[in-house]
Amino acid sequence: MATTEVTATISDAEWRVMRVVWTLKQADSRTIISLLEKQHDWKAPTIKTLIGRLVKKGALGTTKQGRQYIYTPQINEQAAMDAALLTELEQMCAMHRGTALVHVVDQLDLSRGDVETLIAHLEQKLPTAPASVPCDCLPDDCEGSCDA
Amino acid sequence: MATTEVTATISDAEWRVMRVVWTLKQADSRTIISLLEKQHDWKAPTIKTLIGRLVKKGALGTTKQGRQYIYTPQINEQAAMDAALLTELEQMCAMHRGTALVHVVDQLDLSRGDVETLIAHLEQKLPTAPASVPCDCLPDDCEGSCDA
DNA sequence: CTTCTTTGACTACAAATGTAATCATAATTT
DNA sequence: AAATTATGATTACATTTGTAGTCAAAGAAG
Repeated sequence: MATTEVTATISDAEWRVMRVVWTLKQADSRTIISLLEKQHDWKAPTIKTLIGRLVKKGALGTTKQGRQYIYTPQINEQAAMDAALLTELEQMCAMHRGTALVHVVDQLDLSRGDVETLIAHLEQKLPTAPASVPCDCLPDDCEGSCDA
Repeated sequence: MATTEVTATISDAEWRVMRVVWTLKQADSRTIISLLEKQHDWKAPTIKTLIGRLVKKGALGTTKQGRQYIYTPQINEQAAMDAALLTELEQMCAMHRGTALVHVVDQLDLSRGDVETLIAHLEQKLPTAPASVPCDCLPDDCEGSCDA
């Protein structure tokens, strides 16, 4: 078994919950609820529901401490992010992914270190990068493909 | 009014439909259905439903041609991709977005041109890139933040 | 003209999701 | 001990999504 099974499907709202638990490393419901009530217009029961679903999905683990639970992430944040992003991109036309990345890189705040790492990785890819990546939106090669 | 309103929320299954219409520029239901039946285990009625939902959402436009419809994309593919990707990333911890992009860049097939463009844009960002991007998972500055 | 087929319209239905109320029990406070 | 509060468990409910069946009208085929 991998230590970090990134199998669970985490919805948008659930993702908000995971973010605070990931950041805190572990937390009881009181903490999670009070933090999230500040960020959203969510009622406590809503957050409880989300926590419950995450536990059922295996994204959060519980340790009973007296009458309460301490929740801990069962999946790695970075791994979950990587997987979600890759899944999202793979669902889009391969031919346009590069441009999408360019737009995203333009709009996001990235640290100097991240920018440098990205450049390094890209430069390493350059030599073997194909001249073009074809559209993969149609079955096999149904003549028609995305325009260039 | 912007020509390309990327407001509609397109689900995963619907995205598959959009991809073929985007690629073909326009298509009648027969064409869409036969192409998608090859790529998925979808029955014709399923695809009809998806097309109908996309029309209702405003993602596809219709032109009546005799008894049939010709469907055309009402939103731009690249713009939709950019927006979806940005939305996905913005829902994640700002501190880890850079790393996620690195992983994605490593795993994706990118054309030489895309790689070059990415490098160019990144190099342009380098001078003004901040030393670090802080975690934004907790309200304001609730002392705790993601580890470095 | 009658029958088969194509195509769009309408209906169906379970699972996931967003959002929350209620309830019971354990803990705290008076 | 009684009243209050906190916490997890259970239930609720509309919407979205995935997946598909049914039906009627319009054409095509015989």
